[in-house]
Amino acid sequence: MNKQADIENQHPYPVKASKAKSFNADKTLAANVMDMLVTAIVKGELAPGTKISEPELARQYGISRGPLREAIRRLEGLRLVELKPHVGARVVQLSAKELIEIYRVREALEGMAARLAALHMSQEEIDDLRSLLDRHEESIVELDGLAYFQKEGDLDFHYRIVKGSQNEKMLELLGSDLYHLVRMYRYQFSVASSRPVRALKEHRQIVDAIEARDPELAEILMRRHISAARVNIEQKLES
Amino acid sequence: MNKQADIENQHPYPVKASKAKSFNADKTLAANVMDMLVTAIVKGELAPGTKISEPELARQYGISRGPLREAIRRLEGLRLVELKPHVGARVVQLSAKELIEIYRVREALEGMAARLAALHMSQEEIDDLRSLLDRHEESIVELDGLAYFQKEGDLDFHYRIVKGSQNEKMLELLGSDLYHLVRMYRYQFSVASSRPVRALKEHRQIVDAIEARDPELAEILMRRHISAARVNIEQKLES
DNA sequence: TTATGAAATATTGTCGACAATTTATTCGTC
DNA sequence: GACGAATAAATTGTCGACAATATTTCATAA
Repeated sequence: MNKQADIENQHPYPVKASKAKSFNADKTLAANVMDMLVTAIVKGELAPGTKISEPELARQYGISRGPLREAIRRLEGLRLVELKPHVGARVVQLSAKELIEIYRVREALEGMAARLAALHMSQEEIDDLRSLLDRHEESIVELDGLAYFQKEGDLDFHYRIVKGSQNEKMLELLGSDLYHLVRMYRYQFSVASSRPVRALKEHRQIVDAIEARDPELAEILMRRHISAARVNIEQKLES
Repeated sequence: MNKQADIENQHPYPVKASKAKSFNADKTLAANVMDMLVTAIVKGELAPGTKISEPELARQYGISRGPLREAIRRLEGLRLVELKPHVGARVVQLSAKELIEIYRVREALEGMAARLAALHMSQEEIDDLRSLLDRHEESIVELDGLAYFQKEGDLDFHYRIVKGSQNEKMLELLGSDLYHLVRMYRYQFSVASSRPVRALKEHRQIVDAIEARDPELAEILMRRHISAARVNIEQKLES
């Protein structure tokens, strides 16, 4: 259950109230610094490609290089930095190609997640999901279709499906490896889904399929949904 | 391209000539120790659930705790150890449930990989793949169907498909996160596929689909293949 | 001016020591 | 003898210093 808690803390949103620049006394120094670095990188405060200087960061955070180095090693595991021996760490730079690749992976994984969610999600979770989508709809109406909320709200929806699959491994892979990168990309390019109304409709269809306990359909719809998002991005990147 | 090399080194087999207990002078100490720990864990020399004692291991490898701790942090990223603050690291213990979960993930990811491989794999890679399967067949005949080779040979086949997808992210996820665990499980339970002849036939069908440039079929066949392996394991675990 | 190479500088890698926390042991009490 | 609290031991977390490697600077020569 400690594991459960860890995963919970790792997950990419709603990071309510935990974004303070201050240290959490419970956690270890390395863990604190790691959290700060994650948000700094995702939000672009540490720009992609930036060299991560150990002496500088250590001074900045007021800690020694030991814990900092451990934090950096963990960031490497999250694919947020790339490490070269005797040279140092750099913040990853998402190429268009890699971004597309991530969407292929998401299509496969989240398709399966939707399938499993149709089998395992509780009715309560489904109801919660519906009310989440209702809130999304309100946001869209308010903002007249611009749907800025999607930036994090969209991932919220997807995260719940993955959780509903009750497959911890999938949660680990998507939650800790991929979603950070997706969020990073979104901040970087300020992409708030350009098709919010359409996306919302697709979200509802997926929930319908899950509630109908139709795994086949749930998977197909989720794959089409993510595939459409990929195509959308591909088009944007070309122009 | 350094990245490419790293991935190459990380990949789970054929680890020819690199299993020596001796240090590689080029790499950093932490990297060397990390490699040794990976094989030690995968092969069961460090049994699942074992407490990883920093002082003991440091003495054993003749290094200080600094690099060792960094290596452990990276092992955490590979999900080979679990870390509790102020308590320490333990080698992960694969439950039956988690193993099944991994196969669900593989079904999704490798299905997609096969699809992409049908689009992107070169004819040369396909030919190599066929000769690999020929060698597998020989092994089966020699060993009269017992097919001990499958232990690592099977993963070799799957790895090549993933590589043929030309999707780096997929390679990262499968190669560094999942295959280590699969290998670990196989050593642990000494499972050499109990259906080698059948598996080989399925492998050939998949290659056929890839060569025919039929992504749909390639994906379906790969999914059925992995799904069958999962069911096979589920049955074994029940008894 | 540009190229080359050596010296100087800065950064990463490693180590041993100390502090903080957890785990094991001992002791006293019921 | 069993249980719980206090103490002792061991382990993890953090730090600062030094060694090894990479990068920059600068002088020299073409």
